[in-house]
Amino acid sequence: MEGHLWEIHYQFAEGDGHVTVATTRPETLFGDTAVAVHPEDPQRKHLIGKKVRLPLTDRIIPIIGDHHADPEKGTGFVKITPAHDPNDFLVGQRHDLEQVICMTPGAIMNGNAGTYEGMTTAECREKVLEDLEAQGLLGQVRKHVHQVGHHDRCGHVIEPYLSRQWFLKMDQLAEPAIRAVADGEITLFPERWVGVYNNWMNNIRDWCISRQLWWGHRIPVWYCEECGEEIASAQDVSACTACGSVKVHQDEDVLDTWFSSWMWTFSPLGWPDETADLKKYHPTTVMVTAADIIFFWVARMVMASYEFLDEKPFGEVLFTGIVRDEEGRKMSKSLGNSPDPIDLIDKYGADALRCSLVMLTPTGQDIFFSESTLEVGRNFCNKIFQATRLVLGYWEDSGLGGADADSPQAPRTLRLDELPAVAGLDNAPAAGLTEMWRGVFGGEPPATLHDDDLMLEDRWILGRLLRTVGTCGSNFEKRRLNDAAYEVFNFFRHEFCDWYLEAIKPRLRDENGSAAALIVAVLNLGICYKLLHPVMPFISEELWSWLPPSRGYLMTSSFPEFTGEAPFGTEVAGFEQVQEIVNVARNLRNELGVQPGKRGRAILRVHDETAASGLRGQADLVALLAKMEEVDVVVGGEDPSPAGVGVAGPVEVFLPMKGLVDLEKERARLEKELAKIEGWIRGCEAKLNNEKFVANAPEKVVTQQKELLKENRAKALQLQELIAALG
RNA sequence: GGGCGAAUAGUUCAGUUGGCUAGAGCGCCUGCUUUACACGCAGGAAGUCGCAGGUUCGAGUCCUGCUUCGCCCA
Repeated sequence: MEGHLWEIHYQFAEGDGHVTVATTRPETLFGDTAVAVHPEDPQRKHLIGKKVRLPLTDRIIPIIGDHHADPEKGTGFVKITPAHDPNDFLVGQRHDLEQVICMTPGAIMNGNAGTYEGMTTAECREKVLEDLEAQGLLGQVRKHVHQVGHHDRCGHVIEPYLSRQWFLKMDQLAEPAIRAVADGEITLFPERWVGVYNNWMNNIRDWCISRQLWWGHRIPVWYCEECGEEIASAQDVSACTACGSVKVHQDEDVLDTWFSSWMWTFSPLGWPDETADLKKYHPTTVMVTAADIIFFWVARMVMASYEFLDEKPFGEVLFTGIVRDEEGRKMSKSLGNSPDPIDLIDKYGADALRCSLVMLTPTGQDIFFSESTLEVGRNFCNKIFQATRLVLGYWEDSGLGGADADSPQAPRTLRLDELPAVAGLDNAPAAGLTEMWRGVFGGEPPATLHDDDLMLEDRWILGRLLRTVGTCGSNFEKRRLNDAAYEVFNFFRHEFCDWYLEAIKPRLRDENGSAAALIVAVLNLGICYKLLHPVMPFISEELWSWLPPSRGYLMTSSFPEFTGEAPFGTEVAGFEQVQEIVNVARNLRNELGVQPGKRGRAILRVHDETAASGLRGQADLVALLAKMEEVDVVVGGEDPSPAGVGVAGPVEVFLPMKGLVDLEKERARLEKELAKIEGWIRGCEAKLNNEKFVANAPEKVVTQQKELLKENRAKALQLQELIAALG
């Protein structure tokens, strides 16, 4: 706020001269009980111990030395008003100063202001300045921006005012709370808050519980107007316990709101009665909150619970980030910068709001919120819906039917790694898949499956699915909720939709041959809904009910768990090679400017018959995903020319292009790639030639480097040959 | 004044035990109405990891100092 800084001269009590103080509130001088200078201020410290005359009064006050006075600020002298300034109050305590209150609770000057009694602070200020001026005691006046408190809404200045306050003694309360966290009874996530918590607990101050508000529980203290007795009582007091007088009145203040909130974990459960709810639900497992109330609430709940129930209130505290506005400000009613969640839900959807926020909030870190970030979640929700629609459309065509009401319910736990047939997926895929189906849906798959029915892509997606169940779960364990959500997000979008669903489309269109693909797809959907349920409860529940084999509610069904090695390592590697080839082919098409409508032909060249026969089995898949008319696999031989060419591991990919290939452009492209590979080779060689690296680095890292070097050398050789072949 | 956090692509942020030439979303550029999805798909460009030292075979990551910003406590 803008105000003025007035200089006022305080004359020495004895002899000539004066000191000059600067103040923003001259009317408070009637409460002054000292003038302070910094104890090491070379120019002024010799004055400590002298006395000055308080202007407009007949009072004499001392000059004291205190660090609160800043030699650089104002005049170097500061008036001390213990009853009307919090800092001055502390100075007063240090120097045992008198506390003179010079106004009423209604901010009207009182008897201590002498002839100014009865004026408002504003009237008083005007008159005081006038009178000081007349007496020649007023110095310079400057404009000044200050931080005097004022009311948010009406702008009224809030004057500090010394009054009786009640405090709660805290040191014994802190002891069990400190011990609980030190012993691991209660854990805090992220862990760094432990330091903050301990720092506060170890330096705990008594808790001021008096609040000057209009409503709330009144402080349970009565004062006797006859003898001055203070009576604390849970029951209303009508007569003084000391002198029997009926002239008693209750403290006007109310209890701090947190004084009831600290009992939150048990008071709603019926405490102090020993209710069944209290027995069942206390202590609870996780307290989720933001760290800005770690002291106000979390620490005090721990104290209250140990004090009143002699047990912890919860086993774990999970601190979330705080959602701030785009400029990083906390959302607040007075700023009006918080969006209405209902509006956001209308616009984007409840699940979109929830899962966007979970995905975008790094563990325990604040986020700057802008509405557009919700698009991530909205788009993902749509993606899930669309994928489901696709699969269920074909399911209907296939006539596989729905759940059989008489078949067994799915078990309430789904520890996938403990199912023996899942562990044996590599050797008996159909049996393992059937067992997974029972675990997820109960009942039997709607078609009898044989191992041969499961194609490369089926085994790949099941391997990736189980890996995702594992990484999602371990991130939940580590309370990395955003990573847990992202695991499923990435799997669903970039593996299940982008690759698996594309790969099985031809099978889905074949009504008689679609069963295995549909069963794998629906199993994937079911497990993904379960994994996503914590972050998108509504859509997952709804779509779950759409799955023909599902029964009951998702929210009461099992949450899948999987630890350990994901199955189908060989098939996963096999499919990844397909992906690499497809990527190279797509890349070539794009860079060579092949018209999208033109399907064309690709030639995959390998160096031995074993590799070729494996690859021939995947030629159709490559053709499908790379949008090629036909894909041929050859062993060795001349380079097809003219052709665009790329390298995918041990496989060379040629796209013959009658007259369409610009040889120079093609050469430039290959050379650019070769340069990149050679960079990698140099990096590996530098490391491996470094004796200290080989000696000190872990075995695993060294081997990794060797393999990388080998791979890249082979790739470089291929590229060099291809460049040479261009002529 | 004390404590904590942040600084990485245009932007918002990941990067967990120090180990590939640092990744993602949004934005940007190119191409595509491909029988689930343009709220989509395929491809691409884009970074002196705040600055300066140190430890190490190796540092975005560990240590020290500095700068800037934010939060909490007083």
